[in-house]
Amino acid sequence: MKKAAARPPGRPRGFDVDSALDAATQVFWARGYSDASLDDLTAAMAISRPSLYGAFGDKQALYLKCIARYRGWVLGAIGATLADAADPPNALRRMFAEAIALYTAPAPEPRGCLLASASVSEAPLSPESRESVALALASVEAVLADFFHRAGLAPDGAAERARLTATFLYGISGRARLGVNAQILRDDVGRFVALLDWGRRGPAPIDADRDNIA
Amino acid sequence: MKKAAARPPGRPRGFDVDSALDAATQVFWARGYSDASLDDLTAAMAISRPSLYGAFGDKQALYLKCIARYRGWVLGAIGATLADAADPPNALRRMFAEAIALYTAPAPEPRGCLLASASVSEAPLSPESRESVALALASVEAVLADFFHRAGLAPDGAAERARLTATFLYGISGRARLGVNAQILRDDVGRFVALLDWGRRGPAPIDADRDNIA
DNA sequence: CTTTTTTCATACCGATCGATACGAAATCAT
DNA sequence: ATGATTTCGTATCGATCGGTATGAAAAAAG
Repeated sequence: MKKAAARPPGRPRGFDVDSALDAATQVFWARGYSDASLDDLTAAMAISRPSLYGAFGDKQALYLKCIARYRGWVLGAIGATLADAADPPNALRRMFAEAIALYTAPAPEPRGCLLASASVSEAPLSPESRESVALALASVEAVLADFFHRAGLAPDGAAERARLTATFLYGISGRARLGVNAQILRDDVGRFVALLDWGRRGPAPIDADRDNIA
Repeated sequence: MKKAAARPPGRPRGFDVDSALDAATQVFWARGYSDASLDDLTAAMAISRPSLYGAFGDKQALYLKCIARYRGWVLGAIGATLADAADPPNALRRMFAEAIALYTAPAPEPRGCLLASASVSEAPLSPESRESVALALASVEAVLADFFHRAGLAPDGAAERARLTATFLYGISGRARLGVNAQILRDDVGRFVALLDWGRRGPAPIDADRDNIA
């Protein structure tokens, strides 16, 4: 039906847009925004500078496209793994295991999470970048909250566990980028999942002296 | 005894080294390594380029000095707060509260943890940078393990809680840099501390289906 | 064919990067 | 005083940065 829309006039593009975006994502992921030069990007994407600008706009626009693409990919992967509601704790562990495998894959350096890196290197960028990353984080939390809710927790308790889990995942990502062994990360995940109390339908109990914080 | 060693020959330095390092740390903290230009640094440090190079070496050496200085400062602060063993959960919460206050202080943007930022922006740097940051993370975990051990946990359990807590702190830092409200972060800390079981002297219990991960 | 439209390759732009050469200024030693 | 030594201000270096002008190449339309 809506196939390739025949072919538009003019010289056809000599590269695949999605593949080029994937290659650019790898560069940004490994080197961060500022350290990814246009030479690095065009070399990895195997296109010329004018092609890059014609297809994606400037460097920041390309970066935002990579972020959005990565966000969608991650959300899909997390959602798919957490869809199995038969054994919630095990589903959560599998989600973490997949994330750890992604974060520690040698490429050639451990990378952590692209969104975590983006949250640091967006310093010189526009507020759009921060909003894009914050949106991704909020989306992950939403997927997790839905998961915990389906696992039997009340909305409040589910939202709390979602934030805790997202925070922990963020920490796992950072330690992965620092080179922490994947097995250690998996062990930590096991302890974390074990510590979450899945039975309660409300918020977890709070110590009496909690108000001493402030 | 070992006072200021009289005064060395030559023109005396016109600025305070520690103050300059503090100013440089602020710049690196806010902008990351690559985005902190020498103009930014010299402007914040109120010194000229040759003075910077004469006193600290090149940009990377200055960065490593800032990292080491920050690491020592953080370790001291964490150690001091966790020294109070009267009420371990409360001491841990105070430590987190201080960290959150540091991470979310407007300056003018929320900054998170310098070490977390460093773990991302050390891409173009030498392995020295990664080792310095990894050392800092290990030191934090060591301080936390000692704290949990003093709180009554067995060495294994203490080390596990230390890794979990360090990971969670890392995650808090990242969310802080993304602009998450400090009160939400404090609430999450409250839940996290409540979830840790302080009574047990051994490792936390693990679900039976743990081996399904691999 | 010619015309039109889009992509692509080369070469280049001004700006900014990290780093330094040079000499004046400031202090100690004599 | 003079010389030695170190710091500091200015001015600048070559390299690299992100971004672009120009024209050839490749397709559809006439």
